[in-house]
Amino acid sequence: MTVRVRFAPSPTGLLHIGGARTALFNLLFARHHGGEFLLRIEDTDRERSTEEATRVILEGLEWLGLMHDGQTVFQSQLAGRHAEVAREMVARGAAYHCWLSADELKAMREAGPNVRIRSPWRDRDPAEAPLGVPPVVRLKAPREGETVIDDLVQGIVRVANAELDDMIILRSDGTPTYQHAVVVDDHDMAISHVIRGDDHLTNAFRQAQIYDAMGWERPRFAHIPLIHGEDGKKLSKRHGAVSVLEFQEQGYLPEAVCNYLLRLGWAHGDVELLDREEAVRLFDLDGVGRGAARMDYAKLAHVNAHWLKQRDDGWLAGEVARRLVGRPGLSLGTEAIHRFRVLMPALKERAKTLVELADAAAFLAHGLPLPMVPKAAALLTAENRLMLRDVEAALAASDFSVAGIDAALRGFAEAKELKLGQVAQPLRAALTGSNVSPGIDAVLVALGREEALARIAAASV
RNA sequence: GUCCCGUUCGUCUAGAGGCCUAGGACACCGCCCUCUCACGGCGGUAACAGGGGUUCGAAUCCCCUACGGGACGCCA
Repeated sequence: MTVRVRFAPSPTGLLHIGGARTALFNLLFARHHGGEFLLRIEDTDRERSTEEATRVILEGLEWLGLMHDGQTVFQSQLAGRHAEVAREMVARGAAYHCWLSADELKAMREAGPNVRIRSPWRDRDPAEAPLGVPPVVRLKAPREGETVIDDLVQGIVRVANAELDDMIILRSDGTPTYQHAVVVDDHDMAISHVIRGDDHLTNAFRQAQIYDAMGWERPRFAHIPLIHGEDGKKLSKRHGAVSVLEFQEQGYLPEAVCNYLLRLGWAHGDVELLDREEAVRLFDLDGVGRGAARMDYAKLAHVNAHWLKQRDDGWLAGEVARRLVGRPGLSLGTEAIHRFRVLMPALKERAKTLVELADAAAFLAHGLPLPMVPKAAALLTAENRLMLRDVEAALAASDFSVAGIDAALRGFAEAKELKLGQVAQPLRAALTGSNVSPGIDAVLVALGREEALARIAAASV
C-alpha cells in the first residue's frame, strides 16, 4: 500500500507543541514507509480562522523541519466538492434534509440528560418542509449494531450505533461541517493513514459512518495520545512555552524539540537521542504508547544541551550575536563575533539553551567598565587588586597561548605560594565581571592579549 | 450524566506469562575530576493504582473499583 498521510491543523490559534508532535509523527511515518506527507489547512470555520494563524503554523513547521510534500491544501476551497458529496448521499438515501430549528433542538437537548438528537425528518416527507427555511443535511446513521474501528495505536474500539446521532454534514448555509469535510478530503487526497490526536478518537466513529455510507474504503486510523502540561492538566499558557515559536525564542533548537517530542510517547528500547535520519529509520506506530504524556521542560533542556553541542561554533557565534542585539554596553562587531567563536567550544559545554549561551557570552562583547555581579565585586579586594597588577605583568610576558597562559598562571601562583584558585577567581572577576565562566585560560585567549590586559589593568589598583 | 480511552520510579519510558530481587533517561542526592561553573565518570534514593480471578508461575491475560483524560455543537 502506498502510504499517504496528512497533517490537518485548523488555523484558529497557534501551532502548539501537541500539534507539532502530530505533524512529526506523520512525517516520520511517511518517510519511514517511503510515502508522502501532505498538509491541509482546515479553515472551514471562517469565523475563527485567520491568515495570521496559517502563517504561524507554516512558520512553525518550517522551523521544525517538518516540510510537507506537494501543495498546501486549503479546505475552504473545497466546499463545492463537500456539498456535491452531500447531495450524492441524499440522492442515494444515505443522508437527508432536516428542518429542525434551533429552538426545537434546544428543547430536545433540555428534555433530559444524554439525549440523542433523533430528527423526525429522517423519515418525514420533504414535501412537508416549511417554506423558505434552508435545511441542513444529516447523515442517516445506522441505529442498530455497532461501529468498530481497528486503530493502529488504540486497538479495536467499538461503540453501539444507538449512542450516535445523525450528525450534520452540511450546514444550512451549504458549508460542510468538520466531520464531513475531513472524510471527503481524506478520501479525495487518497490518505492511507489518519494519524492525529486521540481527542479525535470518538470522531472516528462518525467519520467511519460517512466512509461506509459512501461505500469508500476507510483509511487506517492511528490516534496518538495528547500531551499534558507538567501538572497533568491540559496544555495551557501557564505552563510556559506552548507555541513552537516560543520554544524558538527561548533558545531551543528544532532538532532538540523534535527529539524530545518524539521520545514523549514513543520509545525504541533505551535509545534517547536521535537525529532526524535515525528517527525516520526507527519510527513506526507500534512504538507509540497509549497514555497521555506530560511535558517535562527539564528533560527538554537536557536534550537541547546535547544538540547544542553538536552545532557548528560559527553558527552559534552568529546566533549569540543576534540574540544580544540591543543589549546595552555591548559592541557586536566582527571582533565580538570572533571572540564568541573562539570561546564557543567552552561556552556551549555549559549552556542548555541559546538564551543561556548568549548570557554567558555577553561579557566578551562588553566595553569597559565591566558590570560586576556582587560575588565578583567581592573578589576584587584591595589585596587582590594589588595582586592583579603582578598577574598582568606575568601574563604580559607569556605568549598568550592556552599552554603559555596556564604555565604563567601556575608559575605565578607557585611563586606567591597561592593556590591556583586564589589567583584565578579574582582574575575571572576582572575579565568577566562574574565569578562563573569557562576556564580562565580559554577566556584569556578569547579576549586576546590587548583586551585581556586592559581589563586586568582596569580592575587592578 | 452518557460513551470512548488510559493508569510501571516525581517525569518520559523498557517490559508483549518465567530473562524482573522490574532496565534506561531526565530530575534529585553523594563521591571523583577541578581555577569557578558546567561537562564527564562512579554510586544512590525512587514505580508495576487497588481488589478479585486464570495459571505451576502475572507488570504482562480476564473482571470489578478508584483515579485521570477525551468526546458528546449548523467548532475544528
